[in-house]
Amino acid sequence: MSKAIIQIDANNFYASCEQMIDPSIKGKAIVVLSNNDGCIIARSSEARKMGIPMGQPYYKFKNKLKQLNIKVRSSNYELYGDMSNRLMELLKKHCEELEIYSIDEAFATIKRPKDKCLYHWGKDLRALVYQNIGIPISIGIGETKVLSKISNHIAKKIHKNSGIFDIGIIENKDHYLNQIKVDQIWGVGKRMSAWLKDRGITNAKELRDISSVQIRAQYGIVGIRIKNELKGNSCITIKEKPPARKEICVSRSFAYPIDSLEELNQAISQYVLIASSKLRKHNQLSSAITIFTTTNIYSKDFYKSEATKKLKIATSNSAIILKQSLSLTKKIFKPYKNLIKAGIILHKLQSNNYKQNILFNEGNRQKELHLERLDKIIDNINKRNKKNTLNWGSSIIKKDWTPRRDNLSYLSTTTLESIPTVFAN
DNA sequence: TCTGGGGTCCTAGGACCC
DNA sequence: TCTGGGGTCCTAGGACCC
Repeated sequence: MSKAIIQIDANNFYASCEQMIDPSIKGKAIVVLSNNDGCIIARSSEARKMGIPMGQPYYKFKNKLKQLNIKVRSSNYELYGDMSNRLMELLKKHCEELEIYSIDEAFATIKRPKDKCLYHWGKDLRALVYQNIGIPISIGIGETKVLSKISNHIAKKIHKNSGIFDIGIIENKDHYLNQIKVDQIWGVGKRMSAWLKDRGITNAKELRDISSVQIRAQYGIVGIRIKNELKGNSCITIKEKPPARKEICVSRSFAYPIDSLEELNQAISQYVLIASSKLRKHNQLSSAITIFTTTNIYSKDFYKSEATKKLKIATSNSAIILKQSLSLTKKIFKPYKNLIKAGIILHKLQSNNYKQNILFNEGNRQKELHLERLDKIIDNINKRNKKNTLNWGSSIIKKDWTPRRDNLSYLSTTTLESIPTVFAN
């Protein structure tokens, strides 16, 4: 019996979450903004129908949104993260394998029944998710990941929100693949689609039938994989267990440009603490730190700078990472530059289970144990209470460069106070 | 004035070794 | 004048994803 690959995603996930938690905007046109209220990153279907585009800077559409009475929300990742966990837990119960691919997307597998029809299974799953989580999902089914993505696209765009499509039971797929433009295929980006178009290849059927020699010469194994997946030969496997992180990056844009080392130090300190606590949460250690900062990428005298430090001994300790990071910050800082963004990347991550306990004399070992205990205490307090209850001195924020979140709803599924009140008449 | 943030994979080329 | 060849490891950067 053959195995079908399923791709499930939540429709307009961030917008749907906001509508779920605030009944007053249910069924209304809303948009959600990126960090720092920079770009429009999600729209409810109502807002999309009104012609609001995706990924555009907010300031360009501020007036239009007001005129059309479209509600605006700053992003609330705590809410989306919690909703995502609930969704994935539910999906796990109803699929065989499940790969959590992103905050709002999963791949899964399921055996095809004797009559080959998965429509009723999918329909029931959609209803169950809507009933339990309160957000709509779409389901695409096919023989491979790329085909299941295409199925999902057909469910949404070609079959006008039917919610489910199964390309796996269609023998001759040409009719559908002909309608999929190359830049809509998973794995084909700007560069590759331009290259393909130059060679007269404009849709998924033509890419499936491209000469292997030609695609391999230009795109190697990556190109061949996409071609094979379109043919129905699975090359990209389902990964149930998330592979260990290879790097952790924490970066933010500032509300206003900064130009002093003091402010940059504050920002970096804050990001260091977030990054190192993530590291500890995943039980990992890092042995290389990169600190970077940039001015506005759209300005004439764009300036960016970064510096990396390799550590002799991998660590997850906030104090050690902070000390190294601040000395790197000093290196990359240049006066009279209007910095609008900075960040830290921790790389060369390794599991804490194989920590190297050498090179310490007894005094250092004692000191290290103290630092580890301190991290644990801070992590626990911040976990139990609100984030940033406890922090380090250098990260205390005096000035107002912290990212804008002017339109935050302050509603959440994780604090009791913000559970919506429902009045029954 | 105002343009997000966090990832992975692959490849080419340099450094180094025998 | 003539200056090997093959292997591994690492890194930076490109391309792509949500």
